[in-house]
Amino acid sequence: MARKEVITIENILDTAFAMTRTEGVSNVTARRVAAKAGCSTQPIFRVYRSMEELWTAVYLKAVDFFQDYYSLYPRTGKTPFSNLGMAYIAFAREEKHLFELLFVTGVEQKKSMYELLNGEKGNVVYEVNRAAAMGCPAPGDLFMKMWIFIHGAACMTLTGDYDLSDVETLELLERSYEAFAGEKRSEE
Amino acid sequence: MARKEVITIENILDTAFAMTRTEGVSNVTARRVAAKAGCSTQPIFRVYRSMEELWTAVYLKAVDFFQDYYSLYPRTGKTPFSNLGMAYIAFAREEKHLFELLFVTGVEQKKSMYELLNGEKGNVVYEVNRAAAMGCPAPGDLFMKMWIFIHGAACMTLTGDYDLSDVETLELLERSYEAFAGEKRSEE
DNA sequence: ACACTACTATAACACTTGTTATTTTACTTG
DNA sequence: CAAGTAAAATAACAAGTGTTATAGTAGTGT
Repeated sequence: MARKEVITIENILDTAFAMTRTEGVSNVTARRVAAKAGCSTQPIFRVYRSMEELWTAVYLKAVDFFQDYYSLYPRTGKTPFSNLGMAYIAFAREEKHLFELLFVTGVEQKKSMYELLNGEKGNVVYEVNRAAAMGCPAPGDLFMKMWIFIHGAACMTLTGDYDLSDVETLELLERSYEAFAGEKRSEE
Repeated sequence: MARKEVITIENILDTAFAMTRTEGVSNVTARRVAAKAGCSTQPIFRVYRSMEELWTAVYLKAVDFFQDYYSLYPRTGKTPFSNLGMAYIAFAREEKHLFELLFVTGVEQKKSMYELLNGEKGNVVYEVNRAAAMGCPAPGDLFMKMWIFIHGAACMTLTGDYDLSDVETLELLERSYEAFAGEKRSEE
C-alpha cells in the first residue's frame, strides 16, 4: 500500500544510545543522530514525537543497561555491599556518560538513586538481609553509610580524583564495611 | 580624552557570577548577562576577549568564594575532618550550582579536588596533622576514606538523595571518623 | 565651542538547535 | 503497468548561540 520503512525505531534509539555512551546525552541532537544513523532528521520525528521523547527513551535504556551490567558483574567480595560497590564504581569508570545521566544529573531525575540501585530484583534488599543475617545490628544504617561511601568513590572517578585499582577498591570496601559494622581491627 | 566607562569589568563578572549561583554557568550567555547587567553585549567583549574568558573568571571567583565559605564556616566538630565535611556538605546544599561547577563538572577541571579543598591555608594538611597528633597511625589513608565519604554525601544532596540535618550530619561524620580510625564503639 | 575618541548600542553574520512544510522516492495494491 | 500512499529527503522557520561590523553618544582636551 505504500513505501516500506527502512529506518526503524530501534535504529534511532540504538544510535542515540551509542552516542550517549561515547559523547554524552547533551550531544544527542536531531541532526547528529540522523547523520550517525545515515538518514535525515525526518525518520526521528516519525517514531518520536520530539527529541525530549527520544532522550527519555535513551534514559530508560540506560536504566536497563545498568541493571544488566550489575547482574553480570562478577561477585568476588565477601562482605555485604562490596559487590554492589564494585559494580557501581566500575560502571562509573567504564560508562562515565551513562553514570552521569543516571546518577549525577539531578534535574529531570525520573527515578531515585535507591530505585535504580535496588532494581527489579531487590539488589539492595538482598544485601541488607545478608548484613542482618551476618549479625549486623542496624543493617539499614549500615547500607546508608556504605552507599554514601560507594557513591563518593564513583563520583570521584568522573573527575579523575579516584584511581584505585579493582583489587584496592575491593579491599577498601571490605575494610570500610568492617569499620562501619563496628569490628575492631588489629593493627598488624 | 574620551567617553567615561559606565559598565565596569566588576559589573560584568558580578552579574555573571550571580547568575551562575542561581541558574548555573550553562545559562551564562552573552545576551543574558547583558540583559541582567542592563547593557548591550558590547561591554562584555570589551573587557573579556571571549565568553570562554568570562566563564574562566567566574570559575576563579567561585574558587575564592568557596575558600571564604570554608573559612567562615563555624567549627563545631571535635574529630578531624568533621568541620571540613560539614562545610563541604553545607556548600553543596546551599550553593548547588557552584558546587557542580567546582567539584562535579570534570571536563575542563582547572584545579584538582585536593587543590580546591586544601586551599592556600593548607586546610587538609591541618586536619591530617590533627589526626596524627590524636594518635591516628595512618592519617593520610584516613583522610582519603573520610574524603570519599564526605564527597559522596555532598554529591547526593545535588540529586536529592541525601537530606540529613546538620546535627545528624555532624554525628554521622564523627562516628565515621571513629569507625575508620579503628575505635571500637560500644553498642549502647 | 569644536573636534577627537573611547565607550555603548544596534544590527548583522555564521552557526546550531528543535521542529515542520514541502517535495521526492519507492513500494503496495488494484 | 498505473495509481495511490507512506516513508524519507530537502528545505525552511524561528529561536538561540558567540562574535563582529557599524553607527551613535557622551565626555575630554584644546
